[in-house]
Amino acid sequence: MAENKGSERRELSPTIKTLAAHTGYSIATISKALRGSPVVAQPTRDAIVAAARELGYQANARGMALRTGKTYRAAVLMPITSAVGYEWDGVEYTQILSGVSQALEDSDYQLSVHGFRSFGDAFEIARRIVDQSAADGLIFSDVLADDPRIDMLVESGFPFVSLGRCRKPLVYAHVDVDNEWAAFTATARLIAGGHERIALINADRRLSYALDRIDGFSRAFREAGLAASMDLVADGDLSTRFGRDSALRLLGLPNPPTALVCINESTTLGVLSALGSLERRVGVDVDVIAYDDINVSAYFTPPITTFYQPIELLGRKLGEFLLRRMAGEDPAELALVSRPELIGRQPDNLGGNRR
Amino acid sequence: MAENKGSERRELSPTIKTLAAHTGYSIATISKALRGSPVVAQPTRDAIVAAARELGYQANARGMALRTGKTYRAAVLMPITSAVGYEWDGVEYTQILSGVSQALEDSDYQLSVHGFRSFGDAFEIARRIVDQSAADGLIFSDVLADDPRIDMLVESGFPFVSLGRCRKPLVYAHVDVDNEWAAFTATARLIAGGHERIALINADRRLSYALDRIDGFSRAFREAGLAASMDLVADGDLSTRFGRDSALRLLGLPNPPTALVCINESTTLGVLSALGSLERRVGVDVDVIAYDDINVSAYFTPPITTFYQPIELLGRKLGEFLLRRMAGEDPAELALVSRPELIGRQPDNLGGNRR
DNA sequence: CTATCAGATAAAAACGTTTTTATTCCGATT
DNA sequence: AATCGGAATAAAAACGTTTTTATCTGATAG
Repeated sequence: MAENKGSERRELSPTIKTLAAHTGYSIATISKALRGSPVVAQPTRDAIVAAARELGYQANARGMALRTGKTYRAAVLMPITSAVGYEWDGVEYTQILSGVSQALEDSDYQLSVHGFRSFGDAFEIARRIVDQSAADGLIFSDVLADDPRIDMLVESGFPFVSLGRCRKPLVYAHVDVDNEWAAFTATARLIAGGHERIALINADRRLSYALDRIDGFSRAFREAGLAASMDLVADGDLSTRFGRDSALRLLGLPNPPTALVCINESTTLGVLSALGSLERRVGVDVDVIAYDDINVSAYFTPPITTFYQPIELLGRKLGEFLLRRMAGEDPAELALVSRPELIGRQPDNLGGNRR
Repeated sequence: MAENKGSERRELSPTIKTLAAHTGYSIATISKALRGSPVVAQPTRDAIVAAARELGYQANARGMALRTGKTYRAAVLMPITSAVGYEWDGVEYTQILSGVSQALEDSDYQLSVHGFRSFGDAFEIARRIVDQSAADGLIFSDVLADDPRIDMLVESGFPFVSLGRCRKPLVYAHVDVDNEWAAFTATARLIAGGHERIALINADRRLSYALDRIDGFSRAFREAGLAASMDLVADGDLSTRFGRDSALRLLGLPNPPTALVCINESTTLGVLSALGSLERRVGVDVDVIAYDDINVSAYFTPPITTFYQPIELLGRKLGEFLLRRMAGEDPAELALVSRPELIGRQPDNLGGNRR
């Protein structure tokens, strides 16, 4: 009977008490030794560490969490859409999560994912995480020009890193792509190729990066001394359907574009689909430059010129910055704005047989 | 000074003790009242619930976790690849996570994501989750024909749901697609269209569903009284590059395929890219049938025939099943094998101008 | 009129840590 | 020889719950 109980005991994972009984030290000493406190003598520490290893001791996360108030979680806000036909939507999140996951790999933090359906939803979830301290840090993207999450988080001092920047002059950790520059460069390349009617398939104008891209788009025209074709800026969701519908509409205009700049690969695929239906050929009848979110543009037929965004790397940076921020580092030190690499796969100019 | 302390107090979120002081009941009664224990008198319960609402009381998850041993987390194992050029890899995980997230929305469970790099890695992570009870339940995909995770989890009684089935006759909760049937149907359709040399762009043969597809592929030939073109089965990862390389190789054979069945949209895009390079046209020179993982096949040029897998719905089922399993439901009751819907976008037969 | 019982609530213990405070021991200083 | 100081460790408290056990109050049965 007693033996039975003893062997049952054995099954349960060892706690700090087991270790105390086993080594003869008190639980306080055990805890300090394992946490690396300098007050415990070296031989003692060695003995305790050895015993911990021998018994396969693993600190109970729940006990630690209760005592320290930490959760050892990093939360990521992920957009979800259940609408049929929008399956590509948010596809790049696999990459982001993968990057963040890698960054957290060697830390004590686990990744928790919270789906949101709307901007308002995202704010509520962020607030709940802060209020209930459901996580020790937060990562999110889809930053609005005036994003209430950033105000709230900065004010509360809660550690976070955003993928994207809002338009307020606040100090916070962030990772971003230089969207203004990229849109400028893409547009300028097309203008240099002889295009004057250029369409921009853009995201929702509430999003900070959508505005950045409009800025770059306009600047390219301005610096070339041309009037920007603002009537050819379409904004909507990032779906393939939106890309297709926009291209069909724009190319049907009386004064249609001769080139298109696309927000991401999902919309690009839609645009290419539209061009196929209209029997127009990329590189011959019309030029397309796109952002590369999952790096498949090289396989489009024909391959098209893109800005390569190393999104998984950005994800890794997000994770790394969050770890450092949670460790108390100054957010002013934690900023990265990367310039995507232009990969020219087409000449993107008006060839001899056009116009 | 005392006033200051009082106002500080106010900031802290109320605990069960605050509620006790506020209502005059003991913490035990508070806890029971809020958990719905029948021993507490109705008026008492009402008063306590009212006070909880008034003070905005939210049970502290860490306290609950420590006491109950539960974590209120559902873990998902997600494959990650950091190799450049494999960015589409695992793209459907956005859909799965989105579905699971939706299923957990109204529960007390949070979603935690664990990236793995290899099958061995996935097993180790699963084991750690069980050993340290880092979660209350587990979801994973990429099931192997002989998957050690399933053996381990079944033996330990840990709640889990797999996306896919292994080939052992074990009882466990799962969601799957009828891959044998789908491969059979695709192949039979092509055979009916006059094809005899059919390629199968397949996944790693250790994966259970890769075997299922080979089974269905072979059966279609067998039932048509033909010899299966087993020499045209390619297996590899699910990348676009693999699709492209395989198609180039197969179509360069002395006795090349006249049709291809593709494992997913990523490989399909690669196959289409290869066909473009070779100047062969889908529906004219060669036919392609594919699995639809993110529903963009309709936008390929030309659109191709696919099996539509409602993957987000499967994700939702995974979440729902896990909740029920964690609530103690019999795993034998928790099984779903869905037949994907064939969406014919091409005739998929040998037209007059071929052969 | 007392013992019993049930119903309601309170008290206490427990979950596994970390952190603050207390104790012990020993060598050095007065 | 008594005291001090510091190093090492132990003890105790605390984090916020849930659950087991105890107490109290009336009512009912003997």
